Amino acid sequence: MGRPSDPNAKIDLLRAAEAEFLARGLDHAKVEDIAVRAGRSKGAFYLHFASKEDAFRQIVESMLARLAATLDDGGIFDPGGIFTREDLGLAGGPQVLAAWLDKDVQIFEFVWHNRRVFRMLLEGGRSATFGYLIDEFAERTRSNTVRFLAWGVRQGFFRADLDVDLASLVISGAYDRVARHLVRSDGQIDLRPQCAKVQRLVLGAISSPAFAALVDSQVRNWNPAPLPGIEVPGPRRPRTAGTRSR
Amino acid sequence: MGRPSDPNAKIDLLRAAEAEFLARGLDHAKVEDIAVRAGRSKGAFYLHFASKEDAFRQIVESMLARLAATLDDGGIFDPGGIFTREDLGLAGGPQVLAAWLDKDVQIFEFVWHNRRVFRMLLEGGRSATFGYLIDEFAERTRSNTVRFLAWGVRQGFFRADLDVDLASLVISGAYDRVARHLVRSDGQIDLRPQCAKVQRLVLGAISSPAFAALVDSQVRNWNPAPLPGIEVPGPRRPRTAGTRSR
DNA sequence: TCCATTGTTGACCGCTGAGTCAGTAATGGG
DNA sequence: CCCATTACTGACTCAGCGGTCAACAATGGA
Repeated sequence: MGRPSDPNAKIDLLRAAEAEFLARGLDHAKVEDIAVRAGRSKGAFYLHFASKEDAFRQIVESMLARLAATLDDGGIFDPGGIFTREDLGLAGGPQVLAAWLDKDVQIFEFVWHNRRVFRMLLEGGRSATFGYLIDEFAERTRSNTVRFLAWGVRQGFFRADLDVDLASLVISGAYDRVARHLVRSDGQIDLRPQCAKVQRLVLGAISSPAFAALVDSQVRNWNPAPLPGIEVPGPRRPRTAGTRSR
Repeated sequence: MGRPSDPNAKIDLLRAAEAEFLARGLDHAKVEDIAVRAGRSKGAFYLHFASKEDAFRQIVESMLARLAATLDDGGIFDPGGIFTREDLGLAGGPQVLAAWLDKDVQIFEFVWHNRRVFRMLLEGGRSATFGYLIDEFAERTRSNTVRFLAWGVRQGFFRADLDVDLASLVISGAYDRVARHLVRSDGQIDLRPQCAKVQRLVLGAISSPAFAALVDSQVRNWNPAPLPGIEVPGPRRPRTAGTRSR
């Protein structure tokens, strides 16, 4: 059978490549350095990857595949999911908010677990060759937001005079920045309360007066078991140690 | 006196460099190509710039210098400016909103006029060497937002329970994304109504109930000469052709 | 017109680093 | 133990490109 290959070789090389890409950027990272960091030789690198760019692509694509799997799991955006139903009255709001919050938490948890790759992509992947990946992802997020907002306006959840295009920029930009911050933070963060706060900010920006009143009254009536997804404002509740800069 | 230098040489080279950096990115742009595009020789390039990176730095720094001048002009953030006064009651709100909107319009107009350089920086400057410039600018914007939010909370304009750190991420991220979109759009846009819409979204997210009520009543009372900075909602007003994707 | 001075050119140099490949090491089967 | 087979090594090649400089061009003053 011949000499068996070291089963760790490729993993070691991928890890090392990730670290070098993060530190130097795709263009300035040297294959030699990646190999040394992985404790292998340059030749070993080329046994597993056709080129430096190929290694980068493999890292990012495997992460994106897992992200897609995470997003499809649950499938609330799918036909039959809650965000495609057109028959919800305002009363359906609480369920919508809960589903929205769950999805946010799910995505941010994924981002947190893959923060090394995300940082590499965002900071080390500043290459003209692959920068389009980030833009493409941003654009996809935004078009999802457009769909969601238009749907929410039809349902009466959001202001009828909402400029959906502009609001989608504002909201997706907001989430984007929060995610970028999350990716850089080190300590463990309780994501759900943070997501709920973001949701509350966004809701304040876009919700229709009727929906805002409903949410407000529901929160008050349902104490002390508040509707999931709506944080109870008030000084008694201890502030969660949030995502703070430095 | 000897041969006089071509006065257009440096400008031509800067323009060409800008275009090449945008098209290929700093790392992949070739000095040769820049020179050819400018109708000059490679040697001429090195008469004006110490290196490729030096040219990039000169383009960005001259733009940043003009931006700083624009921001300082007016100086509402300076001591004595409206955003440093601690004695404004809620009644001072309209002035604050007007000043805020003016500043936004001013900045977005600058971004629009310098959109070529901004695009170059955002899209072509994806280099590990200069990427920090973007992050630094984002961080500065955010810390300004933190100061502004904390001040507004003290003044009673914004919700007392606002998580200033998180909200600053959300808001600066929102503005960032709007600016990035603006930079890519081609046609002329009437910036003030767009800025007013963004302001209204942000206000909805963060303003205190008392302030929101005040703003709302003022808008209603002051018709048909609305308070600058507050757009009158209503179906009669024609929708401005917004910033639309593709 | 001639020359000193300064501007401009582009062939050339040298370095860096991606990618190769002849040689060596490790393994399992016979 | 030997050999076929596959894994792995790292010195080497070489293309590409940043940066240089000897030669040449343009100009104004004497």
